[in-house]
Amino acid sequence: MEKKEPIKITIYDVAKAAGVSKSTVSRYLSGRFHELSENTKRKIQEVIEQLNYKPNHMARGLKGNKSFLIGAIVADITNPYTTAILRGAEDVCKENGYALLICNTDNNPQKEKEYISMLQAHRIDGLIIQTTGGTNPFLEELFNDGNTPIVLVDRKVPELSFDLVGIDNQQATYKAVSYLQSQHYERIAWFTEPVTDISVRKERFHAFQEALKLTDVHHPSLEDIYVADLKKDDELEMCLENFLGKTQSQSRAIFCANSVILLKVILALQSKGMRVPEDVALIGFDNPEWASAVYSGITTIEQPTSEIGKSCAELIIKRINGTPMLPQTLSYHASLIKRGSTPSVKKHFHKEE
Amino acid sequence: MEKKEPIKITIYDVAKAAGVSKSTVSRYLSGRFHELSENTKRKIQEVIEQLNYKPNHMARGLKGNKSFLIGAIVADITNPYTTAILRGAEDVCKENGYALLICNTDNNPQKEKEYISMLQAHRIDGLIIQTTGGTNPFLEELFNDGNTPIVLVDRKVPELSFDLVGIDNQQATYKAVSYLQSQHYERIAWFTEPVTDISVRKERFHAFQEALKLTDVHHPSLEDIYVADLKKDDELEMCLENFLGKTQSQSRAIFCANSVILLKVILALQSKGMRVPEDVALIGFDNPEWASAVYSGITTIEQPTSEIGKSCAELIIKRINGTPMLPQTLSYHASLIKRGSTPSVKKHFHKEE
DNA sequence: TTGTAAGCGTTATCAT
DNA sequence: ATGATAACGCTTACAA
Repeated sequence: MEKKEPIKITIYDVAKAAGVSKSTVSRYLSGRFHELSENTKRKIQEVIEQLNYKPNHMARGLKGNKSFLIGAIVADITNPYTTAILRGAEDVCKENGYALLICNTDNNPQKEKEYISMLQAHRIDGLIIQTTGGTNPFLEELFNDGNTPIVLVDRKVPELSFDLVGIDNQQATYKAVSYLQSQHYERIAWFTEPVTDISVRKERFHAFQEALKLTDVHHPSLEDIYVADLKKDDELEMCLENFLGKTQSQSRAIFCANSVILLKVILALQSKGMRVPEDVALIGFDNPEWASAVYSGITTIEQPTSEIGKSCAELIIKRINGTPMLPQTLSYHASLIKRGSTPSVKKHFHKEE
Repeated sequence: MEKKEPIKITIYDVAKAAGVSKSTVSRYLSGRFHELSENTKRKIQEVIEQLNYKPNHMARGLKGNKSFLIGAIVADITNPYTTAILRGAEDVCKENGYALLICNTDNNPQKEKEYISMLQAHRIDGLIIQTTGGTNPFLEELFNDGNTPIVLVDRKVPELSFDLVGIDNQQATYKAVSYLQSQHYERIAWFTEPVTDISVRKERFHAFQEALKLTDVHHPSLEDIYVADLKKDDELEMCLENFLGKTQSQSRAIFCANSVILLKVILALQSKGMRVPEDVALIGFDNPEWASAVYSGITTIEQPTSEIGKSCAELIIKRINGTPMLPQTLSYHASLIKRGSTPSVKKHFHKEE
């Protein structure tokens, strides 16, 4: 079995068939129709159609120093929050003739670094990245030497003055805490994955503590902080036991720092036979599609994911086009979606009586 | 503000700095170390490191007729089933030096066609596609003229002899139906999105009917077929009312053809105040992460998504490398994950007494 | 072991 | 309005 050679139609073939020169065809391809006679224009059009010619992006890119490729490096392509953003970005990219190279880092800086390098080799025209925070020098180099525009999504890198698109995590966290307090929850546990260098986790964590202090500088829940590495089997369970053991059931809530840990908490609660909201209330960041289907709905903080994705792509494309703009941060407001998992404690008592 | 020109380090810069010729550097880059003296090898290595040189994939590709790009066209990047597959594929691609161009069609053949064209322009080395079934001529052309290997995921195209990776939908459907029957469900409704040309939907739908006929050629549930376009607001609700209206609650189940419609059904049931499994049992295709969190768990048919994704990438890469293989279909077996949404009807009665 | 030169498919600069 | 030609960064005969 021999390896068949692909049929390669080049601009030269088109030129030949249309009885013109490469340059003329190139003019057509670049849409400079005013430099063409109506006749040749039509002829070229026909030939392209008939030969099914597709311009070669690699050749074009080599010459013009442009790949029509935009990189998207994300932590977890499996996370619905991430895909919602990608979906928004993808739409905008497509409209503008760019294709999206999607890279999954698993929150591993090493992988992130490798991908940055790979994307550099592909000469991407721009990069959208949800960074681990552990590859700053490489991003800087890509940005400075390669002059490749970079937009950070979701996660900041304070040291770098790149564009950023995300939400106001402090505002969102405050809103949720103050809502819980208005529902009369006295103990609010903070459940998070290891904070590390990930800015979102830091911001939310910090905001949570600040929000509590606003009420009481010695708020008991300042002790109700639980960090669980979800890769380790029983860490989360231990945290849960700890919190549930030391609080009483009437006015306690668990606040999950993202939807991944939220789901794990739900599963762990179920395996313990704990009811929501009867035994413990629940609130979480992100608003996965299933949040309304579990229990009588789970109260969540919703981010405008599609808008975030679109804005990333729009920003990157503007930068690619050389639009002069100062580095900017685009911070959307998140909204609180109130559902059954966080009833008013008083009402709740009432209902049970 | 001027547009700064990127610093572009080429193979020539490396050659100059190392005091050798481009060809020598190229030899180094291609890993043909036996053609190099230890000394120049070391020197080149140093210079590359120091200049932070990254080979240009576009130039390489233009010359070698290879882009190191693999296209992935999927129906909905927002569907957890899809992302799980992509995740698997992505890993394998990365290991082999390929980057993944991800394209979302929204099940729209027009978009699919546009993406095929775009990927063609990028001269992708291979394509993984979950097709709408509405772009066959374009796929054929890509395959034949462009000699680009194509692997179909999930959805078949009977007319085309491409590789396919997916599951045995008939076997999976049979398994589920026979399980429901062993649990003594008498009426089983089939809920699906519009079937159109999408092979998976056709196969499952067909298999469902066949499975019923195996028990009784006039099985009453042959009438319990509901097709709902989820984009239209109340279609699903109507279907549900229809089915719930004409059956009694003790031994009826709803079988959802995928996880998207499954979630919609759950939400609709909740808005009607219907309990699962008390008022109606529930089973669905795919096994989204939340399936175990809703109700006392939802019985689902799980596909080995990660394996499917990996296999796609492995197949494509083998083909790219010219490994001679006949067109092949890789059919995985799906497994039934039994959960609380489909209790045995008899046991269930017992429990309620 | 290394260098020279042609060519991959485009676009852009000159001519004409 | 159109054509010839160089150049983009790399690989690969072919020479040396």
